[in-house]
Amino acid sequence: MNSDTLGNPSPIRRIAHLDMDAFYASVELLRYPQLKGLPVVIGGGRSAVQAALDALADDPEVQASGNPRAHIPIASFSQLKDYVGRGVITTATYPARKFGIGSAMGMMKAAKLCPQAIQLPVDFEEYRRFSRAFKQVILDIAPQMENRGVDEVYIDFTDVPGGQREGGRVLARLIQKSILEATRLTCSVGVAPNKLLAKMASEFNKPNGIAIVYEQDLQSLVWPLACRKINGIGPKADARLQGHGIHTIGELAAKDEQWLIDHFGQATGAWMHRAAWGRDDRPVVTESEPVSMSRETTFERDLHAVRDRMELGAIFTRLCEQVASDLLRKGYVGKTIGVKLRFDDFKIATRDQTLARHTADAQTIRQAAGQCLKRVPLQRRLRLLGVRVGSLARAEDASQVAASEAHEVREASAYNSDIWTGQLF
DNA sequence: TCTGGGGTCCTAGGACCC
DNA sequence: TCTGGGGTCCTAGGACCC
Repeated sequence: MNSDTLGNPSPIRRIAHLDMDAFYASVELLRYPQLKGLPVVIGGGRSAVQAALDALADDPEVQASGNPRAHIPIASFSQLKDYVGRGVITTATYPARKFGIGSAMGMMKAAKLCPQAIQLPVDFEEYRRFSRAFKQVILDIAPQMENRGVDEVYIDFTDVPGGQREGGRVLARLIQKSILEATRLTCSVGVAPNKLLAKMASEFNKPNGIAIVYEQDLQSLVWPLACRKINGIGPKADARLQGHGIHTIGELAAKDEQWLIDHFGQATGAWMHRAAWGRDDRPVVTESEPVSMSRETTFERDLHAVRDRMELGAIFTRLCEQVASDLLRKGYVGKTIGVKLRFDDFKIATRDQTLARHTADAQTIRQAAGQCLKRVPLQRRLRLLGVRVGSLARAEDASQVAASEAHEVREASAYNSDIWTGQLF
């Protein structure tokens, strides 16, 4: 082991991956403790919950309790069998999973499996509040944190006090305890020499678990796992690997690097080989800038480009306004405007167009997105429509010049007619 | 009544420039 | 005339992740 001039051992790289346990469901159960132990699914928008909450608005005792939601009678919640429309399950509680319900499952299919399951609408605002809370707890203890979405982070333990003790277990326990105290939520932590192994390790002892992995644990703990457990190997790559008789990470590691490159390409092949051998030197990235912002929506029924053009036009305008307001609120402008369509056969088409200048203006975005739409063949009915703005820059960097120029662009194109509504801008 | 929404990154071809 | 590269930007699609 290396040491500094005082003879202290230099720290070994220790990276943690922290994953909140059944995050959305756990947050909902804090608000609705009466649902504990019942099959509950979260997904879709509509639900009787708001009406039930409103019905309690006049009850002073309930309002004084601090959490009126806890007083909603179980019979007042929506059940899956009452759900109408499209949408998928975002999360299912453990009792619901026993019926075979899982995330990404269609609501209608889930309703057949467990019609009596209670259905709650997704409340991203609330999940984001809890997300900010648990991340702040971590930052106060270990400042080198990388965001990986609403319920996951990587943390660099290497130079944090306690981060080396028992391979990181001491610090992991402290963080778990602090998060539980601040949010009443549990999480699972994996600590390993790098992000790749830490991510796998955090799954080992779920829920509320800690797993410590060292380099020398590769053969015993990692090689028996399915290739799919490698973050970055999805269903397609896994199927191809299986086609070659490779099922476990150990079998992948046994393959010659050149063989993998020959079959999966230079970059992917070499990466697969490194991953199977537990090698990963990606740093923990504490700050990053967004690349794109988008809004998309799946219609309640498939829409016809001509017959439903008024409806489509209204939705299209709303999406552009939403993206524009997202950009404005977060302080970004974008240069590449694009549309995304999903047809009734689930095929996806995208078109984009790069403007001369950055913009966050709804009408400029709609104008450019409308041009993109004109390049898509619209024979089939549409299931989904999306609007995307990419090549982002911070609004202050692009300065006010962009705003005034965007206005000129809008003026210049003021009399172009729109593909669906013929509206003038 | 199968199959959401918001992202990132990679690849590959063509245009265009040097 | 024939044959050459590299580099960057743009566009479309696709895999993957949470």
